[in-house]
Amino acid sequence: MRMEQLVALCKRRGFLFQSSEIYGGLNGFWDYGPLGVELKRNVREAWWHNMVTAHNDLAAPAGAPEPYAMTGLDCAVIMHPQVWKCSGHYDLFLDYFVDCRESNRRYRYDQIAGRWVECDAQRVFVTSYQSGDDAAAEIEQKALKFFKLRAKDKDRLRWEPGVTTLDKVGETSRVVGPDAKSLGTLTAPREFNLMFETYTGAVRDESSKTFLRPETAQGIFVNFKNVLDSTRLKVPFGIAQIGKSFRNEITPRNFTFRSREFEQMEIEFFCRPDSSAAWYRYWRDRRFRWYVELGLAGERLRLRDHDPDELSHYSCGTADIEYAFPFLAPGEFGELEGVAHRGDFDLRSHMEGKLVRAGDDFAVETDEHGRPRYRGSGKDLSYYDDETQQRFIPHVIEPSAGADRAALAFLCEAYNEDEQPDEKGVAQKRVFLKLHPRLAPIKAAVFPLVKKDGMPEIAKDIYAALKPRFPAFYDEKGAVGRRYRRQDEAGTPFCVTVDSQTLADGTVTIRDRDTLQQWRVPKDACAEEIRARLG
RNA sequence: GCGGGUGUAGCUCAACGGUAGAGCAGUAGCCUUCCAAGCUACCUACGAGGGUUCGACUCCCUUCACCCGCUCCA
Repeated sequence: MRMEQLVALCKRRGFLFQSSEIYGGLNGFWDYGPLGVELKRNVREAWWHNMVTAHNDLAAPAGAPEPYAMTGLDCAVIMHPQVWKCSGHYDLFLDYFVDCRESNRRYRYDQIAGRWVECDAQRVFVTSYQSGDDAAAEIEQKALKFFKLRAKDKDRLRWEPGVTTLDKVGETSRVVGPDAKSLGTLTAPREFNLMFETYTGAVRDESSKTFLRPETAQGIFVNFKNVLDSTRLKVPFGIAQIGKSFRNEITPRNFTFRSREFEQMEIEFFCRPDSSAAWYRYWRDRRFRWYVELGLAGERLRLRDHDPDELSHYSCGTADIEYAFPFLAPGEFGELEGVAHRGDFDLRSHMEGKLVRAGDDFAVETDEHGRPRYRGSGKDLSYYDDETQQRFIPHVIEPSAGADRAALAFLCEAYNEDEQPDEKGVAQKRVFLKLHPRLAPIKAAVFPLVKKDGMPEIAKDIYAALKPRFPAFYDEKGAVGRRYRRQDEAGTPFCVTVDSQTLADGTVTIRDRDTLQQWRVPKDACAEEIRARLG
């Protein structure tokens, strides 16, 4: 399947529209249309139902170390700015970049290594985008090349001591870029802040600056104590939240995959430190199965454990659930969900202040006066276990899923083409969305075979009986084959048709979207018949 | 943000410095007894803003969006 076909179908049938399309669109933002809003609601509801509503707090599900409780939360998008300073987003989401006019490459400003060198009365800063010894070696090579010297003439280079980074140099006119041959090809550094800023209250100054959340997780951490104090929950338990997050991505791309406004479905699961590894494995496998059960069953879905050097600064174990989206190169996968073992990093950060790694542990980051760089709340977020009479800071397992990415993956997987004979027996191409019935926007369509003989009246009664129970659609226009095909394209799993036999014995046909098979049921039983097949 | 490409109807594609056309889709009606049938009629477009010109969809500039590559990606 080519991605353009799916994008065209999504627009044609009302799954997804570009945001503000009549004004030319806005990069990185998307709107869900009449069918899309139902699909996405179904994704959210399947997640919330499976993770929270239907969870039995008293029994351990298969693979879980012990019984655990699940509850929910719905936090504000805008939170106290200190939340983002302590979480690390304020510093880490703020990057400086320089571009090279010669190589057309972009570099992190603080990651360009370089060294001053002088030759023939010309002093330049030669750089490399490598790090450590690789950088030193490359800088030496590049300096020789820049001054057009042979290796044996390297004594003519007068090096100043120490490799440093470009951000310590300040200006770029005497800098040789990492992939450039000439001088001064780098632009001035430009700031990229991945957090959207806004101002709270009528006065716009530094003190009123706030941020749209770049993830929903922090709202859960800062409410950890509130939930504990208001619910009598005991560790282990999880708090779920679904909500919008915002990241001012440099390059939104690939349909809705990387959007600037997106919806997350996150669980923060709090457990005893000594059992956190077992819980991490449980959630990794449990979340993977969720996608499989909703239809991402093939080779395009995979579970991938991160390499140790790939882990985030807080994490001691992360696995991605990934899907081979059609817009990616063959063999490449895009992240649907990350399941991370976050240790006690988050709760400690909001107690003590922003943490940085110190050996195997973390310590509060300090400023030049030795005080915390960003002060925490000072509130005690530890947990007292009545049974063991121990106090500890719970460890956190975080399964963090993208609702829009999941919806997109389900659409990609559902897109199918086959050939079915038309009324003359000639094979015709058919496009259909093989969505899991739980995800399908419309569960059933009701048709009179023809628009006469009292069939529309019976069909309308059936429609009226279905509609209060699940999304249904009525259509009496044109040939029935065309009506079937339209529903196939919308992913409707079942079509109910009133025909002449209905007039005689009160039965109707039910047609299956994937197999095209039909069977008869009494017309009063078709709501229950369909309900039973919705899963 | 850089380089390359593309913007005409809901979709796929034409044409032309001087009245924008087709197929499919859609709507209405007729017909139709199970898989995009037929007939009739109808609806709908030059991404946006400037400039050149008597006249611009066409030429030029700017901008926006999409695609590919780079870059980035908790």
